[in-house]
Amino acid sequence: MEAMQYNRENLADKLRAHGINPTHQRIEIAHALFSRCEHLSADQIMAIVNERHSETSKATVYNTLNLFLEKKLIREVIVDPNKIFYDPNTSAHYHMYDVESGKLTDIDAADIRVTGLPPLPAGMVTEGMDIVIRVRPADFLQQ
Amino acid sequence: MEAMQYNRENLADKLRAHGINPTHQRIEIAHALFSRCEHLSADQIMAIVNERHSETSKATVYNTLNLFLEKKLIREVIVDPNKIFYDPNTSAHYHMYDVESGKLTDIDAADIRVTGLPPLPAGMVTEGMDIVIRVRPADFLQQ
DNA sequence: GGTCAATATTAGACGAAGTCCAATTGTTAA
DNA sequence: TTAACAATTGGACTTCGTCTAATATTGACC
Repeated sequence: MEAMQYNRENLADKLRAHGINPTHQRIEIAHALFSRCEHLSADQIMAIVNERHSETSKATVYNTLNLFLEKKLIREVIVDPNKIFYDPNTSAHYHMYDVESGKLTDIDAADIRVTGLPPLPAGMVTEGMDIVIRVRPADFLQQ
Repeated sequence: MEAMQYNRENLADKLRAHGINPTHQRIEIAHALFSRCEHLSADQIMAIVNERHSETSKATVYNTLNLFLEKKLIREVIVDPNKIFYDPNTSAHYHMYDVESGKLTDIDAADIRVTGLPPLPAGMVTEGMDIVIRVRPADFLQQ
């Protein structure tokens, strides 16, 4: 994602542009995601937002993230059985997942071509294609 | 996967071939997965195994599935935030996921080419690449 | 067979992630 | 100010999965 500077004002505009009423908590949650351009889980986001002093509840964090998803402001990334990651980057891209550390990094989709995919079943439409490359440190003997 | 017939005897052999001591419960769990060639979740497997009369506990189902995973008898498929699917097909293949119904189907990897992938970071090795095509019924107006 | 050690299984307590609900608070507009 | 709606909240609850400590089963050796 481009090195865009996000502050509370342009985030409020961004929320409005997606049909989301920019409340204090929503702006803080958006700020947590967009200011650092990382993949965060719900509890990480809550920890960031409440770091200085309590600003939001667990229910609001989940409500808000689901609202953001629905309005396509963010995406969810499902690679870890334990938690969902929320991804502020909605441009076409895939992921590399370090199964050891849990670290998730983006792979730009621009250069990637996938050929030989079967046709979609009749009456179905694509929601999207996810590619995840699972990697681990090469240390030690492979088991 | 080939139309292979699995019975309790050759499943016991298959377990042994993967270094797994074939106990009664393990054979039943393997049978649930391999006889129908589907993607099942832990609770579905438990329901199948205990259908006629109680044969195994929740703890054993989870222990056994994790053992099977570790011994690479099966794979896990992470597409649904709520549950893990276990996949008896360990040959190279990808998945199509109907987000509406939760149905998961295999896509043979033989025909598929992916080009333009970035090099792996130094000191990392690939565990594998997952591709998931998310689809939904085309009904109604898209929202 | 019997005995011992190692391996499996189990019930149920526990934990983490996420949802739900009913009560409260905040906002808007007349 | 008040009515109506929207947003937030604490806390109970659900679901999926793990852990633990006790019991049962197995296998190897005599």
